[in-house]
Amino acid sequence: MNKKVRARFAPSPTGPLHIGGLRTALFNYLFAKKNHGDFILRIEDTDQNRHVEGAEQYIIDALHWCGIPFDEGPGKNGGFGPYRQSERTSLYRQYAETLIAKGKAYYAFDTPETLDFHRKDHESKGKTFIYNWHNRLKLVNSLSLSAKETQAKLERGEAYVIRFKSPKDEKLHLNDRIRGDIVINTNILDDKVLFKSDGMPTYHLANIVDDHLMEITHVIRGEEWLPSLALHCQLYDAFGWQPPEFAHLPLILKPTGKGKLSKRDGEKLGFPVLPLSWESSVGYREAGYFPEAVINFLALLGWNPGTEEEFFSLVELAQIFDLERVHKSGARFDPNKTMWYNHHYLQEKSDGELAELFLPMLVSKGIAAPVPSQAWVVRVVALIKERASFVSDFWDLGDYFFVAPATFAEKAVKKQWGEETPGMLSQLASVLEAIELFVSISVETEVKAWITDNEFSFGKVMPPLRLALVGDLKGPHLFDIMELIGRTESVRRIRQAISQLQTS
RNA sequence: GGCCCGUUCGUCUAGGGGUUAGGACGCCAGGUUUUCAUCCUGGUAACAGGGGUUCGAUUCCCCUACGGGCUACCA
Repeated sequence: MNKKVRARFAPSPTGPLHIGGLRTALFNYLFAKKNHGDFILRIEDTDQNRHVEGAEQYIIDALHWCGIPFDEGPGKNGGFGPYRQSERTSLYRQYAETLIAKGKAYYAFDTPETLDFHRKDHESKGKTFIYNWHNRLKLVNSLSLSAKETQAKLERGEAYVIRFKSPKDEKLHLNDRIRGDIVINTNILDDKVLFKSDGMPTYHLANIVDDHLMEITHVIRGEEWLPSLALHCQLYDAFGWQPPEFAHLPLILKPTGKGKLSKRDGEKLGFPVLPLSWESSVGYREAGYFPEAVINFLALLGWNPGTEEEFFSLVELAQIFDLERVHKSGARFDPNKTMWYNHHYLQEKSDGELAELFLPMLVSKGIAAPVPSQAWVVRVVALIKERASFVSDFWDLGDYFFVAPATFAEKAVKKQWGEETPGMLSQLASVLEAIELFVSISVETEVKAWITDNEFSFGKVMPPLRLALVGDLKGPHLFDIMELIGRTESVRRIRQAISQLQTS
């Protein structure tokens, strides 16, 4: 009796997937896995005009990057393929005709121009043009025409669409797993086009037919589809098929301002909205986000487990995901929190892994192949990673490990570089040269002893020293830095700073 | 405009007829670090408004306001 759960993500390849779509995919995946079911990817490319080259591959790459594998989809047949609607076109016409035979649909011959005229005309009068029971007999279709006339038009090859015959005076009770019961009066519904004059089905027909044929048990999609639910349910009914369960996800809204998140927001506000880069838009991957962070953030946007836990891996999510805990209202997207998640996941990476990611950046900065060695870079990473949210922060956080400071932070110099500084530092340089083992702890011991012995104050020595070595009052434990850059370089930088910052 | 869906700190959210309305991000302060950041501690801050129902409503119902979606031979 219990059918295997089959959930699907059915994007249209009209461009890159953005994080709203990605979350829909994620929720479908999580729901399927939670229920030991299958996750299917179906490409809904029935609109040839809007087809964008590379979009399908983008969707697949994005899912792959996020670690959301599909059990069935293009290139992975599970017995329900093909998974591209453009490869299933021969299927749909017969279903549309079945509906006509059942009296649930009809041929319509109105030209787009006529319909457009009606719409504009109504609009100018402050009304809305709806093609349905109240006016369908005044329009050109197989309901207003005689059977003979209809037949003649079809035989003449006149362009036609097939429309669903929406009933009059019915109250539809729809059910949504997230929203509960929704009651709709069919009188305001229009006779949606199911089959287009170009020989392709519309989304509505193809979607229902494919979901049925692919034995989809749960349709989890964005809230923008809620208004179509009435049509879809009627379609299942008209075919005599058992409908799947529906769940409409709340939308992801712009961080500020009105409306749902769009691709443009990212460029305007300076954060990614795409998983991967697409043309001029930077993706999360390229911006240095880890997929774990993106998944974690997305999962908690519109859903939560009801605990105070915030960190979840994909595997954990797939164990606890629950449709009943999905929110009803839209959620504003917060780039800040994504960054915080990335900081967290970055800390969880090993120093070696991070160093590996940092290497290309060093090369681009003109730092010749691992100086002095990759192991050394790993040690640098260990010192700076805790203050980074992205691998790309590493350079700004630790450039002084690789190149001596060329300039010194002006404000800091003003405050910390006194008249007595050059003398002290030059003495310190000699102390450093005399230290036997130049490692952090012994340098620290020696330097501190020297300060105490000479009755200098730490506040007069340490800040200028940091300034000399780093170029600014920032960075990790100073003696750790000295150990890493080494005795020679430390001394060199001190002398360089003295000559450069000569107080006149 | 019409139809549908929604409304707890600035944001993501927990909660739910009687709670000091909890957590997280952000922000602010203190501590640690003789630096900066991290980190730790603390603080700031919310039940949209009005009517009911009720001994009691943020929680249930209605209305209003506001927000969102849809209103194509696009998905």
